[in-house]
Parts: sequence; C-alpha cells; structure tokens
Amino acid sequence: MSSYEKVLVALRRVIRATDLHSKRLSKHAGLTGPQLLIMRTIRDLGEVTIGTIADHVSLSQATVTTILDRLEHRGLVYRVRSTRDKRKVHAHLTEQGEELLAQAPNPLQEDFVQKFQSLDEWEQTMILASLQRVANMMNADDIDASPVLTVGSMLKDDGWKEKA
Amino acid sequence: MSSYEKVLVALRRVIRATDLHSKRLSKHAGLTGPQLLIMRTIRDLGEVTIGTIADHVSLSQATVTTILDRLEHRGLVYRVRSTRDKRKVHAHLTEQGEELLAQAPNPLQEDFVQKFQSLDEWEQTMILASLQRVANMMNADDIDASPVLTVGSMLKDDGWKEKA
DNA sequence: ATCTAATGTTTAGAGTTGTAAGTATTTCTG
DNA sequence: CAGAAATACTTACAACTCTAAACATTAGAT
Repeated sequence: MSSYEKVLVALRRVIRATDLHSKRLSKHAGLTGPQLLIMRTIRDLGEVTIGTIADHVSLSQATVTTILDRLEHRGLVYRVRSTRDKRKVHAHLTEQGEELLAQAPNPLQEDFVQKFQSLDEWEQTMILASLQRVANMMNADDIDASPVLTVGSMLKDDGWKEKA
Repeated sequence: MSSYEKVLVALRRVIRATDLHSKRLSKHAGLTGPQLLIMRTIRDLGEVTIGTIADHVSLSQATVTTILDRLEHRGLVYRVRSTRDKRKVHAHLTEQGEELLAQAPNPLQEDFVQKFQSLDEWEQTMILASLQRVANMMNADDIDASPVLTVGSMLKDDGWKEKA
C-alpha cells in the first residue's frame, strides 16, 4: 500500500469523522456543522452577502443558499435584499438565531479541540501546516496562478491564496 | 483566530477539494470518488460482503448499499446472495465494470499524487502522520476503549484501532 | 423445537453538496 | 440610451451521507 493511498484512507476517515460529528450536532444542538459555521460567519461578519459567506466557509453559493433556506424557514435567519445593489442579499441572524448560536457547541468535536490544544505547540503547528499543505496541493489545479510550493517550506505559514 | 479554528478552515478546504474532485471525476470518467473507491475495493478483495466494503472505505453500510444500487443499475456491478449464509450479499464487478475501472483515473487528484510523491520522504511521513493523528483524535469518542494517545508520539506509526 | 438475540442488508427520510441553467440587476460600450 | 457583458443569487437536479427502522436469516438458550 503506497504512501499516498494511506493518505487517501486517512482522509476518508477524517471526512467521515467530521460528517458523523455534524450529524451528532444536529441531534443534540439542532444545528449541523455547516449550519453552525454559516451562522457564526453571519454573527462575526455582520452585514454579509451570500457570496461572502460562501467564500468564508468554503462552500458554493448554491449550497449556502439551500442551507439559508432551511435556517430562514426555521426563523433563525432572515434575508434582506440590498437597496444599493439589488442583486445583493444580506443575511442576518434573528434574535432566536443568536440565542441558539450562543448555546450551540463547537463545530468541531469538543473532544478533538481539547486534545488538540493539549498538544505541544510544535505539534499543533505541524498538524496545521500539514493540513494546509494538503489543501494547497489539492486546490492547486483550481488556482491558475498557483504559487510555487517550495519543498521543505512546510513549517512556514504559507496559508493559502486568498481569492482576489 | 485560534489555532484549532485554522484547523477547521483547513479541514473544510480539504473536504471541499475532495468533493470538487469527485464531481470532476464523475464528469470525465463517469464515476465519482466513492463509486471508484468501492469498485476498487471489490476488485482488490474479491468476494466481499457489503459490510466489508463499508469498513474498507469508511462509509456506512447504508451508504454503500445506495451506491451499489446505482452501480448495479448501470451494469457495472452485480450482487449475489450467499448460499452459505443467506444474510450475506456478495458484490462483484461485471466485465463492463472491470473495463471501466481499468481506464478510470485515481480517486485522488493526479496532481496531488504527483506533488505528494515529489516531497521528501520525511515530509510525506509527517503529513500522513498528521492526518492519521487528526483522524484518531476525531474518532476517539466513537471508540470506547480508545488507546491513550501519547503526546509526542507523532512520528511513530500509531495507525489506528482496527475494528475488532 | 421454539423463542430470543445477534448479524447482515435494505428502505425511508433528512441534510449537504456540487454544476448548470435561469432570473434579476448593474455596469460597460457604442 | 440600448444592447451586451458581468455580477449575484436562486432553482433544478443528481449524488453522497447518515441514523433509525424494517426485514430476513442465523445462532444460542431453555
């Protein structure tokens, strides 16, 4: 079994764990991971457009729309069409939404967060860098003028190309 | 922005990249990532049950069933109920399925594989270990008697608890 | 031998996700 | 200003994913 095949398996396990946690969240807190993430974005950024939300949470605009549909239907969020530019739509939390969000748990497993934070700093850095590196390598074909990823630059914070 | 929040973002990016690639695969090769993965498992393991497939690809049994439904409908796979134990169902590739699979590309971005393999060995090891570590930390609450994860044991191959 | 528990798969229902096409609005160009 | 191009969002559709419940079969217990 080649090394990258192991990466594939590890990836599937990570993705699955994330999904399972999302389902668990939805049962206990009434919000799934993506819903939670989107609401947090709205809270933190204030008067956001749908597109901005999509960028922030790494989802397509269409996906955010459908999730907002559900949230709006439940009275946790409302939309206002911008008067300045009527193409734009701004999302806001309702009072009920803010309350629910305030009580809601982390979008990541508490358990995971706790474990992660108890790691040595260098280890946290390494894990984060690895994940970002993987994300960059995977996204490379989406980004036309992708930066040259220097081998061995791992521990530098290379972040990733913010969409222009 | 705390360190684990960056992890969350990186994770979303990785998951999204995986998803996008799957959609792309489905367009070019006619098979999505999970379909491809399942078919490879059938090819490599021979006479497998649905449950075994599910374990191997880190998906629930129900998910594998629905994916097999689609594959069977397209004549790429067929099911045979075991005569020994009539609860069991074995999945096989049809000739057409084998052909398609032979031509199909990697379930992971070629580009990614290439980049990954061009990394220094220590870096590959580090990335793989990081991913496995994240997967382990996330899965911990699913596994009752989870092993104690020693801080700093990163580079040892701790794999993960194989289901008993 | 029968009832119960365990095992293996499928079905039902809900949520997330993407692409492509459709609609509305704004901006640019002649 | 009229038409074309760009921008922002929504709708339609297909796939994936899970849990819970239903179903069938086998294994174990009395």
